[in-house]
Amino acid sequence: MAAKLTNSRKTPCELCPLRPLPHFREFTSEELDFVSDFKKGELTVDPGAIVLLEGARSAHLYTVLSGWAFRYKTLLDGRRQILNYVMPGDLVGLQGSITGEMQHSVEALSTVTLCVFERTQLHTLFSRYPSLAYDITWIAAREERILDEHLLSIGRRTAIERAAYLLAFLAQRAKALRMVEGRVVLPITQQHVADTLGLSIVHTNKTLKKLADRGAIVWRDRSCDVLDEEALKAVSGWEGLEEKSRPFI
Amino acid sequence: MAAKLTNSRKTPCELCPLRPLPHFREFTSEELDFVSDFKKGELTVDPGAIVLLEGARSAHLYTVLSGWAFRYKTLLDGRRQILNYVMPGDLVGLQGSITGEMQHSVEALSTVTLCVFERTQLHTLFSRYPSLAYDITWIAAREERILDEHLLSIGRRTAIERAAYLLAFLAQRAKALRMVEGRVVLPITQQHVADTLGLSIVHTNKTLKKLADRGAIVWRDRSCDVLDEEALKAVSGWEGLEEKSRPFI
DNA sequence: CGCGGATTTGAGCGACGTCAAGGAGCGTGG
DNA sequence: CCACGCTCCTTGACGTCGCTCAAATCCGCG
Repeated sequence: MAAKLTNSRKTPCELCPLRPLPHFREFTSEELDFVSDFKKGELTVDPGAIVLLEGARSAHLYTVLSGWAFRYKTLLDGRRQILNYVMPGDLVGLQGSITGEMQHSVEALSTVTLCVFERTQLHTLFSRYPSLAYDITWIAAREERILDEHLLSIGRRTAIERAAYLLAFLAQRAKALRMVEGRVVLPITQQHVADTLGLSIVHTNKTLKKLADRGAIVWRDRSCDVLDEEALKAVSGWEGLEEKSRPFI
Repeated sequence: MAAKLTNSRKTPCELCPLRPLPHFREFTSEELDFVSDFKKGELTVDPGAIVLLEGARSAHLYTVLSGWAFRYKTLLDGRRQILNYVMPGDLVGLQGSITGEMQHSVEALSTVTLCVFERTQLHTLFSRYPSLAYDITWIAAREERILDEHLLSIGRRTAIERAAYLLAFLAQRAKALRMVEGRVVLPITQQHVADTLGLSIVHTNKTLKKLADRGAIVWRDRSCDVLDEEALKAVSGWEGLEEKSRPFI
C-alpha cells in the first residue's frame, strides 16, 4: 500500500517531535491549540509514492513530519527537473492551496509522514492567528530564497560546482534537522542528482566520482554519504544558509 | 541623479493606475485606506540604478508602480544569474523584510517608480488585515511558481527553447499589464537574456537570431519586439500561465 | 538463478563556450 | 560637422564540457 491515512493514531501537536529542535521556533500555547485543531490527521506514504500530482486540486495542505521527498516538474516529452527537496517542517501544497491547482508534483524518497490540514481552513488561520499567517509567509519566502540559490547554481555554476553545492545544501539541512546518525546520509540516487542539476546521468556519475576521489563523499547503497561538507562548500563556493530559528506550522 | 524620493507628490492609492486593470483584484475601501496609510512615499530610479543590494538590510518594502526591473544574484567571480523580472504590481524586498537581509539585488531596466512601505508595519498589516496578509502570501506563492518554471527551463530546455520561453513569458506579463502599445517591446539587452538563461552572450545572440529568422522576434534599439508570441510558445512547449485576477498591495 | 534498477566506464559527437574582430548607433567634446 | 569612445550586436574559428550510445558490473529481490 502506497499511502495510509491514520486519523486515529495521530501525533498530538503538543508532542510534535520537531518542536523541541533548536532549529524551530517556539509556539505559544494558543497557537499550539489552534494548530492541533487545524491538523486533521496524518498521512504516511512509501518511498516512490506520489504525494501530490501536477494539475491536481487537492483539498489538503501538509507539513512534513518525517522523511524525505522532492518537488519536480516535467516537460511533455518526459524531461524532469527536480525543483527542491522537502524535509521535516516544510509546508507542502501551499502553492496549490493558493492558486487552486498544483503546478508541480511531489514524490517521496523515503517513508514520509505528513500532517494533514484542510485548505479551506487557511482563511481561518489568516484571520485568527496573524503570527501563524506570518510564519506561512516566512516559509514561502524561505522557499523562494532557496529557489534563487538553485537557479544561480544551475544557471551559472559548472557541473562539479553544482554537484558540490547540492550535496552541501542537503547535508546542511539534514544536520539542522538532526536527521543524521553520526555521518550524513542522503537517500537519493544519482538520477535524482542529475535531474536536480540539469545534467545527464552519465555526466553526473563522472562528476560525482571526482568528488568521491577527493574524499568528499562516498556513494553507497542508493544513497550518498557526505564525508566532508567543508570540502563541498569550498568546491562550490557556497557559503551556506545561516538560519537560527525558523517557524513551521 | 539615480534615485529620487518624492514624499510630497505621491500618487494616492485611490487613484492607483494599476487598480482599474482587469489583471488585478479589487480592494475594499477599508483595505484601500490602510494601504494608503501604509504607503510612505514614492521612489523613482533611473535605468541601471540598483534598487536593492544583496546583503543590505533595507527598512523598506516596495511595490512597483511602473517600469521594469530584474532580480539577480552573482557568484564571487562575477558570474551573474538573473532570477526573475520585476513589473508593476510586484512586491520587492519581501524576502529581506522577512529574513532580515536581502539575498539578491534588484536593478532597474527602465525608469522605475516604486511605492515605499515600511518593513516595521508589516506586522500591523498581518494583525489587522488578514486579507492583505493572504494577498502577500499569494504573491509569494506566485513568485515561487514562476521560479519553478524558470528552473525547469534552465535545467531541462535547450537554448532555443529557453529563449523562446523567456520571451513568451515576458510578453505575456507585459500584455496583462497593458505595458504595450500595439506591439510588445521588451526593454532588455541580449546580455540580460544570456544572464537569465544561463548561456554565454555569443550563443544567446546566435540563438536569438534563429528566432528572428523565423519571424518570431526582432531585436532593435536595445530591446526586443515580440512579433509572434504563439510561435515562441510553440518552440518552447510552454503553455503560458493562466491568471485571471491577482492581488497586489 | 534470473531480472531489473543503479552505477560505472569508454568512445564519439554536438551544443555551447571562448577568443577575436568588426560594425552600428549614440552621446560627448572639439 | 567630425572624431572619439562607449555599449551593444554580429559573425567566424575553434576548443571543450557535457550529451548520447553502448556495454559491463554490481546488487537486492523474487
